[in-house]
Amino acid sequence: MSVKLEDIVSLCKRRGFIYQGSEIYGGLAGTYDYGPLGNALKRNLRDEWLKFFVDGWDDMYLVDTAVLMNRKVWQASGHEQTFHDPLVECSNCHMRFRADQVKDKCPNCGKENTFGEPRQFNMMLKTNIGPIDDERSITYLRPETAQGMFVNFKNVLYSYQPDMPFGIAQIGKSFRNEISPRDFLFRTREFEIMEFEFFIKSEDSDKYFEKWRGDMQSWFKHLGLPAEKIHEVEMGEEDRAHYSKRTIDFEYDYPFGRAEISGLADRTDFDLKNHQEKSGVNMEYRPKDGGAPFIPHVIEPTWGLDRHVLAVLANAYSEDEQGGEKRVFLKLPAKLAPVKVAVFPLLKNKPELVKKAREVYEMLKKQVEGEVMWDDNGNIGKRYRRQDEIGTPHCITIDFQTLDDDTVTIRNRDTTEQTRQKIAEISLA
RNA sequence: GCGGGAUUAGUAUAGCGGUAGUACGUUUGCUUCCCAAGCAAGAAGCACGAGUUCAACUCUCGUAUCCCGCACCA
Repeated sequence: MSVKLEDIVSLCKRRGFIYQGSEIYGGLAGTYDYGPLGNALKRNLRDEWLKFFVDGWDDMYLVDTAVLMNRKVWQASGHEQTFHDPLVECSNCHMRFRADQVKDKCPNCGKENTFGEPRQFNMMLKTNIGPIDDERSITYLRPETAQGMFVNFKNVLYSYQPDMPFGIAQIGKSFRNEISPRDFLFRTREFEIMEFEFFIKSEDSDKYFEKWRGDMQSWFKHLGLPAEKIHEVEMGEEDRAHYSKRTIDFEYDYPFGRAEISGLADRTDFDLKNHQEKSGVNMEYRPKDGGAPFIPHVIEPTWGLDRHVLAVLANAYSEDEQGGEKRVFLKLPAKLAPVKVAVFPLLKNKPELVKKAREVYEMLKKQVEGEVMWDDNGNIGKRYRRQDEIGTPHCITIDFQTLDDDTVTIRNRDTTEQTRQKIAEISLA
């Protein structure tokens, strides 16, 4: 029995992971807000990604560029043009076609004169810079973070004189005016992307495409996502983005079906070449060995952060039976768990237990990297269940024996088994 | 954006043209209480806006959001 999306949505709301955006006003389609636990999970994912793909490399430069960019960026990148095609919709079969490619007869259903007025279906969220709301002030919330890295290519070259190959990495928000947001965090209008542009010589493109493809597989393994739920899909020419020569989608088996979580694209020199042409700025890389300058070729691996949150949650969601009762727990890898360990006094109305538990709690807060949670509410079983539901790997309980011999029980989330350990020697392995 | 369905407390659900129920959760208290125990007390809800009606959570229309299909996903 696989997990249902609605179970995850319900748990996320109940426990403070993720809420519908603008909820008290009836929501706003395609937006979600991360509560404290969801944000902690997301932050842990970001941190892991940075460790995995950025911090470990000498030649990877992390930037954080503006969401708002000069409109010319989107003209040069081809985004504006690709999306300014007016479309018409057949009132009979509801198929849409580019207005300049059809006449009066619908190519799908064959009916005539079923087209209404051509309409813009712009996937970019348009906005105006400055108080004057006219054509000249138009720009867009970025539909991808990549352009921020391309337009700073020269800056990074000047500042760091990097050796080829090297990468420019970024984590940030992107915006797309999706026609139909769907499937919880999967298709939203505002989302976070982790990605890097890897600059190489064009003859090395196959080599690095394969290199990052392998590392992407390792990354999913690192997160505990099962290999059998990850699928590489080679995109056909008609499915590829306008800038891509080759694209592999990494798809994940979500509760609602198989869908993209990550992608790997060979963007060639498309972007840098266009920016050189449109901006007039030289985008060439000068080899240090005196070789001929050239515009680098780009391999771009990209990861949808919110889609990772969803995949990790779906993968972690588990149910079992404890004493005849259903138990819901998140089997999150410890490195992703929002709360690393929780501390309980067995009874909250015994001051000596509470005092001792407070000491352990304070001690662990200093020792443990990540959040330590205190809970003295209700009875001990309820507290275990609460922590299970948010995926806390370990719970430590201070009982009467603790007062005698300074030992505590450490309870494992997945097995519910307990071991007794000396306070001074607590190990959360 | 199209077609269909749905929306009642934090969650899951019942219900009726005439004062809104249940379960779990939650809050407070009691309890030497290790896997959602027990007892007592409490807070909390008909998505929003119009219309019909003496009276609307209930009927009608619109809007929003979610779910399912289609399309879209550069």
